[in-house]
Amino acid sequence: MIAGCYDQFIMERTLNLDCNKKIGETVKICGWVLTRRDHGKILFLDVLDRSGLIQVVVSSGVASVHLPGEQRRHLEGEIDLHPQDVVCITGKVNKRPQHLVNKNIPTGEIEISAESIEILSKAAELPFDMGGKDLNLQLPTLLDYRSLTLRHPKVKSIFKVQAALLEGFRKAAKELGCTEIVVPTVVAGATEGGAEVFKIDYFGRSAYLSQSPQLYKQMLVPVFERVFTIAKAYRAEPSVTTRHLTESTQMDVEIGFAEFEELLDYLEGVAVRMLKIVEDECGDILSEYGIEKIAFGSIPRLSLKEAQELILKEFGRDNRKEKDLTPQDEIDLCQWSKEKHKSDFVTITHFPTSAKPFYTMPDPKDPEYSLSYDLLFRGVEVMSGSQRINNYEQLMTSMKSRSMNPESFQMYLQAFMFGMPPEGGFSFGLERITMHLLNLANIREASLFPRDMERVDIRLNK
RNA sequence: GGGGCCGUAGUGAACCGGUCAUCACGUCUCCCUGUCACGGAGAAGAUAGCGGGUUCGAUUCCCGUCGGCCCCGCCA
Repeated sequence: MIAGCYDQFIMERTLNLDCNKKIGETVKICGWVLTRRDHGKILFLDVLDRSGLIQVVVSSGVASVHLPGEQRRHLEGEIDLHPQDVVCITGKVNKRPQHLVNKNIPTGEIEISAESIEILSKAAELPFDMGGKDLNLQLPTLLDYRSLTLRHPKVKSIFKVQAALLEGFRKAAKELGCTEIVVPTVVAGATEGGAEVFKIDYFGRSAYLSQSPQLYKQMLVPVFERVFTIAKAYRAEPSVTTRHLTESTQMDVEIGFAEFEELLDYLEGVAVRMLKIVEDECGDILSEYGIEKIAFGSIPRLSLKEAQELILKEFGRDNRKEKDLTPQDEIDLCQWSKEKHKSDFVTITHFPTSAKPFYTMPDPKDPEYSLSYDLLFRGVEVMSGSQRINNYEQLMTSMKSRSMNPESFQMYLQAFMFGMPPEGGFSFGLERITMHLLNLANIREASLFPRDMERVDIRLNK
């Protein structure tokens, strides 16, 4: 063993943020070079690891640098370190003099005086500048270099928020007593809703990619009573928009022995719980993105008819003949809710039965309309759901009225044949909530590796 | 499916019917012991997406094509 390397091999790694607690001690940190500021005889490096960044001071003639297996050599002015190089740096944690404190970073009161720098991996020249606060790239460039752009702190933080959404959803669903389930994405039945589906070759026969975990979560209600799942959904809609992906992530809940009003309580409860967790865990990210605190006032509930009357009365647009809200209606309703109820949410109920999938329960008082609901958040629908038809005959009738073939849904129908309690559920679009929570311009920014008509990681040839 | 807009160094943008196509960041060389999006001096890097047309002359105007972005519809 080379004597000089000994310390470095046995020394445990310290996370950048934890250096705050190790002032005066010699530590080893590991991470990526984010930026370098070269002052000739003194060089500053911002080194980033999973806990954040820290400033490293490299003084000429003091620090040594080496590649793995290479002899250490002392620096004489020049230093071959570049952004995204992976380094392990041993050095002393020093408190910065008062006038040199950087209040903008959590490690701004300290810095590391490098003694030894080991370069674990050299990075190629970057195609763009990664050192800025924002990564000012056009969307195609952002996605063409996805494995690199995701490393940028501001881009990465989108997915920290997304992780918090997932965690918040899991927590909220578990608190309701839901069991987590994993459901298939290869399915036999062609379609359940209006969306186009992907047809796949399945050993010479046809199968499809699931457009929703809907049918499976329903089948599992008689098993667990309450279930939730985080599932991929595939839609082959030939549309290219700011808010559609061909592969998306849905967060779904389905609850037995629950009827309409109670379901509304559950869905609003889950949404609020989930977003409160995100605010708690990612408050700093939300403020960096310039996002206002979420207004958690009491959530107004309006039927579609009531909402449309309100739009006419408050905003002067007569959309009473429409089967759904327009995008502008959703924006206006949320603005109204925020002003009148101090809530960023609005629940809209009773959409026309004809506009909803076959499993949606028509309102017994007025079967033209259904026991369905959408949750609007800051001007956009982020969740939808309904009470379901739980009677076998009624379900068969509903399918036939939509020219669906019950033969294709045998397994699903079994669940109803053998005893299904009153039930319902709801579903959130993960990428869509992420996008709107952070006010991103395009949903592709809210997916690690977005799939759309023109891209599956790389651009597809036409 | 309908409509609008855009293609200029590695990246992001600007200008212009007429001499070397401009700027910022990045890259390279040099200077700098206190920067934190460091600073300073210099250099390299673009046949202006492609094809055609109008014109004495096109990166600029027009048409086509390919690529991209956005809005509406569909949809979650």
